[in-house]
Parts: sequence; structure tokens; C-alpha cells
Amino acid sequence: MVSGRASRGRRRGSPDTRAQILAVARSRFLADGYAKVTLRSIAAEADVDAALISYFFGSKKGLFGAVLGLLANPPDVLAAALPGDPATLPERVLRAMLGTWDDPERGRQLAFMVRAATQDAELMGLLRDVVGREMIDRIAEQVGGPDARHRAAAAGAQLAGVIFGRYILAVEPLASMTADELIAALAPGMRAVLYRRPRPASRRTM
Amino acid sequence: MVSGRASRGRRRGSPDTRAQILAVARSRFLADGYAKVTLRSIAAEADVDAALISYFFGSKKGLFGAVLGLLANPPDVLAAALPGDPATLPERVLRAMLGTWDDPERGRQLAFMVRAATQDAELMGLLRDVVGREMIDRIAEQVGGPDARHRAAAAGAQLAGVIFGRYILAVEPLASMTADELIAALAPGMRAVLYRRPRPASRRTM
DNA sequence: ACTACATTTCAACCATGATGAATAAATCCG
DNA sequence: CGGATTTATTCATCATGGTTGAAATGTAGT
Repeated sequence: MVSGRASRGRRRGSPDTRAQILAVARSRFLADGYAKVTLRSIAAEADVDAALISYFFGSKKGLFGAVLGLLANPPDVLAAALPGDPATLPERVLRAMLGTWDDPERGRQLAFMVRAATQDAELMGLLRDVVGREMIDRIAEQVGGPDARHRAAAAGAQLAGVIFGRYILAVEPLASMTADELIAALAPGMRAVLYRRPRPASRRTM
Repeated sequence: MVSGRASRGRRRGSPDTRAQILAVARSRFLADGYAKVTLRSIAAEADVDAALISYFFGSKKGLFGAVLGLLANPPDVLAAALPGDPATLPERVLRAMLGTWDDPERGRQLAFMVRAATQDAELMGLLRDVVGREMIDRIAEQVGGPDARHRAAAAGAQLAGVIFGRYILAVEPLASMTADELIAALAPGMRAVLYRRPRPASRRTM
């Protein structure tokens, strides 16, 4: 808590100060979000001068970006769930997604990243690319057929909705349903969207 | 820009300063978000002393809340779309939702509110209540039957996904599909989720 | 050892949100 | 109308927080 350091200049040995700042920042940002956390508090907890953060990361946003980089990782969970019997693809994908997000630590990180993305245009662009390329395009090439991308986009929207509703917004009953209940409720919809051929769109209601 | 006012005390006449501050704040918040906008810049644009904002609204958050109150409005669009032939309910609901969000001004406001909600726990709670009560519960009582709430939640998740994917994240191809294409792609899924009886869940795949 | 470079502390800056006192207009009440 | 009270407004000032620049001190290269 109390740093009480006196001497100026470089410390002895090779203390990985940068990594330590990053670790503290990670835990503080995850716990309290971006705005509430002050650089000075991070510096204090890391037993380091606040100016060091600017030195290493340029700015508070820079530090935040570094933390995000620490967290960012490819969504290969989805990729692993795609191959297999097309008839049960929705179940596999949903189970994979729910499994990842329901893990407490992992889910906290992912939710945090989504929240962060809604606050910053640049991060939003990043997330957009990842979702578009790694999720929708992958699903599209798996299902194939006419309108593959449109179908995949619809399925992606369903996944996004579960994520937003259950993990970000935490709205009932989405938040408290079990994974099996969710899969039972959602899989038919995803199957319909992916594999049912749309009717010719003539004769629309209303 | 330059206020240049000298005299202290109350102004002459009955200038509705409060409303003017609110108007400026609204446009600035909508344009640049919460964090980027400074009270002083709002005050300058409204040709008003910055302290007046604290006087009228208590704090920056208070001002923000007032702006949100200005924007907040019940989702009766959905309510109006619910009654009618159950077979085409998904089409009606989707069309109503897309119509509202595709309106530029209205869509900007709604997207803004969702973004705001992801930044503040209190606002998040508010949005959660609205979505839970005004959307999911309404849909549930409309479809009825066993598991009505679960089915409604699944449908709500699909709607939320479209909103998040198309209007917040703006991911392709969701963002550029026409309303008709989206309805064609999504309605079967929503119909399946609302009206298809789930299979008994025995004999699960994987 | 000397020099170049990396790391660290300290002091200060400046912008921001907030507060309190002083002042002036508007309103109320006789 | 005239004083008391309430409401609106300005100014000065504070505390906090991100950022910067200079100085100090270590480490590495030659």
C-alpha cells in the first residue's frame, strides 16, 4: 500500500515493471470498468509511479488496449463446433457458445470486451471484423447453398441475441435458464433459419 | 462561442435556460457520447455558466439522465404488432421493429440508449426491466401454451440479436440487408421458436 | 571508465466536474 | 407600491486525474 520509496532512477535487477502494471490494470479494469479506474490507483497497487504508465503505454487508452490485447483470443471454439452432422449443427454451436460464456472467468472477460467495444469506435470496428469474418463467414461456408451468407447472418444474429440478452443485459428468463433449456428453445429456430428454404416472398402478410 | 457576459445575477425576462441546456446536451451527447462531452463545452454552446448545469441537474450524470428521460419512450410499437394471426406474428413483429430502428433519427436515439446502458449499471437495470416486462412478457402472453416464457425469451433473443448485430455492431451482411430480406431470413426461425414443440430432449447429440 | 540508453522519481501543468459565496432579477404578500 | 423570499446567475476556487518534462539512477556496450 504505502510505497515509501525514496531513491530515484532505475531499480536494481530486472523487474518486469511493465508486466506488473499490466497485471494490475487487467484486474482493476475487469473489476470496475474503464472510467472508474484511475491511473494513480493502478500505479499505487503496482507500487509504481503513475508516470511510468504513460512511459510504457503512452496513455490510459493505450494501457486499456494492452489489456484488451491480453484478453483477445480467436473464437476457435466455434470453429471446432462446426464440422459434423448438419442436422445437429445448431445444438453443437449453441452448446459450444454457452459453454464458453458460462465459464465464470472467461465469461467475465468476454462480456467486458463487448462492453468495451460499445464505448469505443475503434474497438467496435475490431469486434465487427471478428464477428463478420470468424463467425458469419465460417457458418456460411459450412451450410452452403443459396443465400448462405444471409442464412448465416440470421443464425449469427440469434447467437448474438443470446449473448447480449443472457450475459450483457442479463434479462429474465434468459439469464437463469439452463444451457439445456436454452438449446432446446433455440435450436429449432436456428435450424429453420439455416436450412429451411424461404418461401418466395410473394403474397406477403401486411 | 465567446460569452463575454459581464453582469452577475439573474437574467432579464424569462429565458428557459434549463430547456436550452437540455437541448444542447441532447445534441452533444447524441453526437459524441457521454465521456467525450465536457460540461464546459455544453455551457459554452448554450451561452451559460458551467455552474448552472450543476445547479439545474446536480451533476453530469444527472444531466445525462435528463437527456435519456427526454428520449425514453415505451415500446408500444411492439405491442401494436402483437395481436393478429399467430401464423404471421413473426413477420409483423420483425417489420415493426425494423421500421422503428431503420428510421434514422429514431434509430440513432435507440442505439444511443443501448450504448449508454452498457456503460452504467443503473441504466442497464432500467433497460433490463423494460425488455423483460414490455417485450418478453408481452410476447409470452400472446403465444401462450407450455413454456410460453421460455419460447418468448428465445424470440426476444432473436430480436435482440438483430438489433445488436445490425444497429449497434453494424456487422455485414446484417447491416446492409433490406428489411424484406431480413424478415424472410428470420421469420422462419422465430416461428419455429415460438410454435414448434421442442422434442423431449432425450437422446441428445454429443 | 566512458558513453549511450532504459527506467524511474518528482514536480508541475492543465482540463474537468463540482461547490459555495455573492449578486441580481422575479415573485409573493401586505 | 415596498420589503421579504425565492429563484437564477456569475465568479472564485477546490480536488482529482491524465499527461509531460526534467533530473536521477541504473544497465549495457566499447
